[in-house]
Amino acid sequence: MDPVDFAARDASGKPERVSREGKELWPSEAAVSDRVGRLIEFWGFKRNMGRVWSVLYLSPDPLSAEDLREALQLSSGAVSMTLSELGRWGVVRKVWVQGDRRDYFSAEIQLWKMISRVFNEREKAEVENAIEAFEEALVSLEPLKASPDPKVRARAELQFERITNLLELARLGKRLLDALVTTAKIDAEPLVRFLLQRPK
Amino acid sequence: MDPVDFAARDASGKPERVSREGKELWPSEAAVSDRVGRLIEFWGFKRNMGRVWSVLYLSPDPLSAEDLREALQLSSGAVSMTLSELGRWGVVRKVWVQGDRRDYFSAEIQLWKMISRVFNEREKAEVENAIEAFEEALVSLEPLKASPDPKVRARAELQFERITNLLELARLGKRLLDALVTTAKIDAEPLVRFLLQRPK
DNA sequence: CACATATTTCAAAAAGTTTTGAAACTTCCG
DNA sequence: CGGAAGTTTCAAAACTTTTTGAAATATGTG
Repeated sequence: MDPVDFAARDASGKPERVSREGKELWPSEAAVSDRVGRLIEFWGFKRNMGRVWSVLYLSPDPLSAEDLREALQLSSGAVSMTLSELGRWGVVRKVWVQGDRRDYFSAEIQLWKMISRVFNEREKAEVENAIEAFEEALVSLEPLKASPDPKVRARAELQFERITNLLELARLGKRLLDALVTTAKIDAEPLVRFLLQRPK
Repeated sequence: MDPVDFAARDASGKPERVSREGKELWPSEAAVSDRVGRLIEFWGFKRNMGRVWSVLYLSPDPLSAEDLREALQLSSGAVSMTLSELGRWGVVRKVWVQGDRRDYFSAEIQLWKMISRVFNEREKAEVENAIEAFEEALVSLEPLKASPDPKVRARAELQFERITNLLELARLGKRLLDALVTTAKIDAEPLVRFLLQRPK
């Protein structure tokens, strides 16, 4: 496989800055990171993003890229890319650890904040694009509703109506995301819980 | 107003014209089906599922597999597979057309019903798996919380707490999906609209 | 029944995505 | 400055998913 060598270098004896001592994941960590990886993959991210985040989330201390490489058996390149992607999503932060020159990483632990950020950036953009496209389609349909050909007219009218439905659905989705994000800035969980009780 | 040929947009720039009169997509159809395809792909389905569904949704009459093949420039195999997949998701139905022996297809036009069905079958399963995995991880952690080694104990406690947070989030998600599905059976749109007004 | 046409299936090809590993780069330290 | 350790980059390889096209199958009709 791959020649891993690290044993010798930790002679430094910095008292409290640790490389993890148990390099292997506990079963609970393995299970959770695997499951989060799948959930998140399903949701459109890379599995490794979920796994790396989970390991960090369950770790008491920040971890180095090397720690993660070992824990998850990834290449250094994969770790680096995954971390920087997670960083771009704002779900993992670099932590400066005194007395050690390598970078350490820790996970955002405010779950709700994290989720709302992702919704806001990723989902919202997609929904907004759709809204725009639907609006344009409606505009392009407008002249056809006055066509001399009654078949064309009928078709244009039907399409206009249906695209309008899609547009409304998309707007509803956008509002939902907006609401989520806005309220997440406060403290969403109780609120959502409250909302879910109402349906009656 | 000119019909748009999907294939013409793809790289080659060679618009291989085929279709008979009336089979081409209008620009509004092309744009909408493209956008729905992307939205849905983003959401984990195949792009063609979104495109086929959209074309059906915007068509006044049911279409045959052949019609779709032409409109979207797909192979017959692709159309067949896409349609049967859409059928399995219950978003497209076969329609019997008198005096024609080929099958015709039409799209589910109750958007909300459609969406809630998909949520129910696909998302819920995934969330439920996650809940199960988290619960199991908590159980496996239990004995470690009584470990003689204080480091192990501390670590186990931290993990226990964090996995509990994940579990609660997952349960919240599940409840949200449940609520969506339940209320969608009635008439969800107004309800959701109502819910979204509250947060203030 | 034989025919023509419609539909499904499926192995192989194409397209797309993720991971790797080695080289280039950066930073810190003596 | 020179070197050691850590990090990033990126082209190529491995892997995954999607699409194709042709053969197999099914179905209604004369």
